Amino acid sequence: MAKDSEPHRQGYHHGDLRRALLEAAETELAEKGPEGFTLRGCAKRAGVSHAAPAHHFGDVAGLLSALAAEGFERFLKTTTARMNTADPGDSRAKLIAMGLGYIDFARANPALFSLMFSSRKADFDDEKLQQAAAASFEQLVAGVGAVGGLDPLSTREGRRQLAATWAIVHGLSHLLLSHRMKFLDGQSAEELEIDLAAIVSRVLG
Amino acid sequence: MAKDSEPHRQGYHHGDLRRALLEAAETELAEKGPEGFTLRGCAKRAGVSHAAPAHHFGDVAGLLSALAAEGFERFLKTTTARMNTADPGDSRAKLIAMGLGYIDFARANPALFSLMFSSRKADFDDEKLQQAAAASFEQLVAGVGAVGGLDPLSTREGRRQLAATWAIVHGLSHLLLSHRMKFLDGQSAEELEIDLAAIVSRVLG
DNA sequence: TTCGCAATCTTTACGACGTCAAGATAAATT
DNA sequence: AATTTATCTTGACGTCGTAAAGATTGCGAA
Repeated sequence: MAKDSEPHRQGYHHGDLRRALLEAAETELAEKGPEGFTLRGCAKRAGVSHAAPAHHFGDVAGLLSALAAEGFERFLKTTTARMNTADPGDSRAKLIAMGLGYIDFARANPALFSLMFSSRKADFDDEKLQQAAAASFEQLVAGVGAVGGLDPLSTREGRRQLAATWAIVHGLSHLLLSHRMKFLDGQSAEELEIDLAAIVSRVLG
Repeated sequence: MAKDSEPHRQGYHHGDLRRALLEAAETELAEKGPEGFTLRGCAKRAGVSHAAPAHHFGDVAGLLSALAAEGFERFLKTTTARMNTADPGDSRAKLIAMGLGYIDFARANPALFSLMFSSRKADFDDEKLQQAAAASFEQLVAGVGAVGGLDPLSTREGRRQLAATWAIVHGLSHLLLSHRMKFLDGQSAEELEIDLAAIVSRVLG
């Protein structure tokens, strides 16, 4: 029997169980929701015993913290990519694009977004998670600063502008995710995007 | 031994276990958080066996749905009371007051607010819960309508204004609750209130 | 008043969960 | 080749939500 080309699933040792568990955790989270998430379910998805995850993540909080950190990394990529579709010289358009990327990520990864922002199942003192979250925050600060012309954190008015920008985008994300804004659902994705752009740009006037 | 004046705790039957369980659930939620919440813990707080809650609420979702419904009723009272502190003729000031009441409720009842908006542990198809939540939503619609001069749900621009108002208030609430807006913390409650008023009023311009 | 029924609460039991400890297996190192 | 180390499994424990069955009480009908 020829040896498997990829190192996965070739006996007692897995090969890259850590990666497999992170992927299993994400689908488990997406299918069962943040409430129904189960460590044993992740292990079963990865084809491994229920106690195996402990060796890589310690406990369930460790696994979810690592997943949340990865979520923030992807989150930053999403917003960055969206910003790059805007006119590089128009800092206001770039900030709006960032906000739309924020909302898009939430809608595309509802369970992951919920883990990142609406859950205490991850340990936000975890170094990697804190670092990944801080990077996204810094992008927001930079984006608002580029529009306002100075560091928003240095003045009270700047902090208000920062809070307003973040709140409108995050509020839309969270209310859309929890299906509370039914009056915005029902329309096509394109029409919704137009509404969201109009709403977000309102705060940056 | 004289008979107890109040009907509570007088033997095998409790008297008003339903009420006692709701109160126990709220403190359990506040102390343990939405994640650490336990039905058995509620029963113990109410001084009753772990299976007793089932007869009044069916399962844990039933108890939390009832608690969430009660939360929305108190939420409506909070925003209404806050609106009544504003000039009755100034519909814009009343809407801003409502938003500040929204945020105040969230900060005063973090666990309850989380149950109401950021959790799937309650059953939002529950009739009483849905009705209580709808009442608060209608207040928001009426408040935005009073400013705009027509039913916000009837026009696309109205829906945008409604979404923007809700999103800024809810976004601030949620981000403050999850301790993500550290740059707004650290100041006194009065100074924070001033900032929040400035931020919220920005969207209603 | 007394009997019988229904509501309320307890007890017991079951499966699933997270976690820990001990053992088995494979890989790495010396 | 031997031994150490990392990885994974097995088994066990306590806690959870829930269901079933039994105990206790309240209440309306006779």
